[in-house]
Amino acid sequence: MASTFAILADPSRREILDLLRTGERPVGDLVDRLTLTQPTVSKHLKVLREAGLVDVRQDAQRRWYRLRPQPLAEIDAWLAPYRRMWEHSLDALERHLDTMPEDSTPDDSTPNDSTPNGTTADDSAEGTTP
Amino acid sequence: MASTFAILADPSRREILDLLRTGERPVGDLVDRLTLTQPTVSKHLKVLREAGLVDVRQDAQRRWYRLRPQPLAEIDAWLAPYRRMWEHSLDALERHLDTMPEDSTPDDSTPNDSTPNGTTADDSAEGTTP
DNA sequence: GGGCAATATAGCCGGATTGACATACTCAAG
DNA sequence: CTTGAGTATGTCAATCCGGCTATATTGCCC
Repeated sequence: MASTFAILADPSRREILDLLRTGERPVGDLVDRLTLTQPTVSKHLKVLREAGLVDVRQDAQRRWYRLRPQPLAEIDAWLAPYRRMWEHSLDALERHLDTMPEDSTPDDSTPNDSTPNGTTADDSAEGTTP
Repeated sequence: MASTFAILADPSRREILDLLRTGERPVGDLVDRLTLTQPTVSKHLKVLREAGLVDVRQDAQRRWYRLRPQPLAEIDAWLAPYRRMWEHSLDALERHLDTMPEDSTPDDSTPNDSTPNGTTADDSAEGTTP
């Protein structure tokens, strides 16, 4: 799983996966739609293959690549514990972005032990301080 | 979203997020548990901050960092179209692989439920614009 | 077998990134 | 105003990565 994030970090690779979502394709087809050269695409495919994100089927000279979603499932699993956080209060978050009220998540479980005190009251937001 | 994958690609950063999952923490606390130096942690926090993955609250000299799940939600959204692929039929997909004897799951009860495709391959794939 | 089509591999380069160290900044307490 | 805690920033070395060009490999077809 660790490396899957690194692999998805590249836009070209995500694009390849997106293309393969509709079904398997030969390399040349991918090259046609991506603005990359064939060797570059092959290199990406190698990376994806070694990560288990795609699978190849050989048909004469042509090699049909197909998506293998399993590693993505692991990413999904990694996300699981976090998912609660936005499922829990999505609207509250949006409201927060829009108007910046003053307070947010009601759950303050300070990990340490010393509840700092008043809880939150974040309003600092995006103050880019140069 | 694009950059969120790149940010999650770093194990230290994922570790930081994991630590923040239980609640906000000051920098020193993170430094204590990560085997990194304080400047390095601060640097990672800066990256996370600029990506909107964490948020800071200042309390005297101490800065409490807190998780902001929204970018993770976007990752989740990106995953959505793929999710069907494994949720729908993981075993069937593996069986569908050409001749992979590895599956060996003797009792596939999904008789003919939903052959994932058969079609796949829109071979019209050639790039010539329609 | 020769030639062509399709893909993979090798090698190179520029740029980005991570880590540590040293240093600057900020705030509260005397 | 000085000090010390807490954190941020700057710099440097090492490493990794994505893209390209050139070349090797494989397999059909004549």
